[in-house]
Amino acid sequence: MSAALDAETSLADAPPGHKEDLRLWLRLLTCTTLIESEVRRRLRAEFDTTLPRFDLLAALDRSPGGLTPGEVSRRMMVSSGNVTGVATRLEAEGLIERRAHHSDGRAQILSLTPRGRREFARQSAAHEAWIAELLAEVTARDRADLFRMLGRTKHSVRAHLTEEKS
Amino acid sequence: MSAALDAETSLADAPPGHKEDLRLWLRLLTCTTLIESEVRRRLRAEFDTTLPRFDLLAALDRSPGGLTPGEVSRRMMVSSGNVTGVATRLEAEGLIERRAHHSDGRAQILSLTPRGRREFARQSAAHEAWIAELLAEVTARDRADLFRMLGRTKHSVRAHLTEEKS
DNA sequence: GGCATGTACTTTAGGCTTGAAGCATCTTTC
DNA sequence: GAAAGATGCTTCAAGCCTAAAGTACATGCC
Repeated sequence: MSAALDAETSLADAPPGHKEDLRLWLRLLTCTTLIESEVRRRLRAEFDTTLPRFDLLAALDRSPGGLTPGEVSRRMMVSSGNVTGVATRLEAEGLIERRAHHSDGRAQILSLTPRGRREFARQSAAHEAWIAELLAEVTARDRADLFRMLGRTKHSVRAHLTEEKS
Repeated sequence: MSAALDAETSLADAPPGHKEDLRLWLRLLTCTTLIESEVRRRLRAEFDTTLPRFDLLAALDRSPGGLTPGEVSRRMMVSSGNVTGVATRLEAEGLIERRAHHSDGRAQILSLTPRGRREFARQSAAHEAWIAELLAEVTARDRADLFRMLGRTKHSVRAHLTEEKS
């Protein structure tokens, strides 16, 4: 029976073998998509805004002195061309402002306007409550475990990313 | 000290209080974004395709008889208008075909062409290996635990989604 | 049958996203 | 100090995505 089991195991698992990883990834993706879609829906319904706008405001709110578009791009993990567009719209809405960098002629500094800061405070409080609500059925123990294991997952993924340059 | 601690606790935790949930959500989002971006990058570099195209092919591959656009839309958790566009491009590339539904004049059936099936088989094998590689540093124990806890997370989120209709 | 209602899909307008190309500016090197 | 390379940002073309409006067909009710 051991031999038979081994044969079956290698047949079922050795060539593909990674089905479990795939299922884990799909479940991770489902969780994220569900939460993200719900947050987008509520941002639109309650504040008539979008997640990228909210994320950009959040990045600036955490940096009182403002940030360059390049720094925002790295923190949000999006392309720099993308930041240009979102920032342009937020500037037109009066929520952020652009000013020249004091020493680097190529760079700018993006920062919240007073109105932007007020508006983000409202959105941010609601956002935090939404997340807590969506995760309410997860026990404190599970939340702590998840946080730890996702940290390890993050490190594993980063260790295997395609290298751009040495 | 108990009173002082209580005061401090209620001050620091009661009004906001959900910082931990927020951190968990951000970490979940980071993990997903890292993996998803890497998969997009590799799909582009190795197969000159995109994640939405790959996902649509995957949905059809799992349903030998084909699927209606509406069913694809529900499985992929995207709008139906979105499916129209992706399907149109895949049809132009000769990877899928549209045919009329046998009994419902409004509906169609999308299905893989032989070429689409071959092409997806190649992409799918690579994709599965990529995911296994990215998660390689996560222990089997952690993977199993994550899978279980993310299942509970998914249920919590679904229970709190905004209702559309009764 | 015929009308009201619902469902399946497409179209549209607007926004997000990327990779690549283009400019301006900074830094390094000789 | 001038050329060569690197960096910061914007622009561009193409594709993805959504909500909402539009079209065509199906279904239920009288």
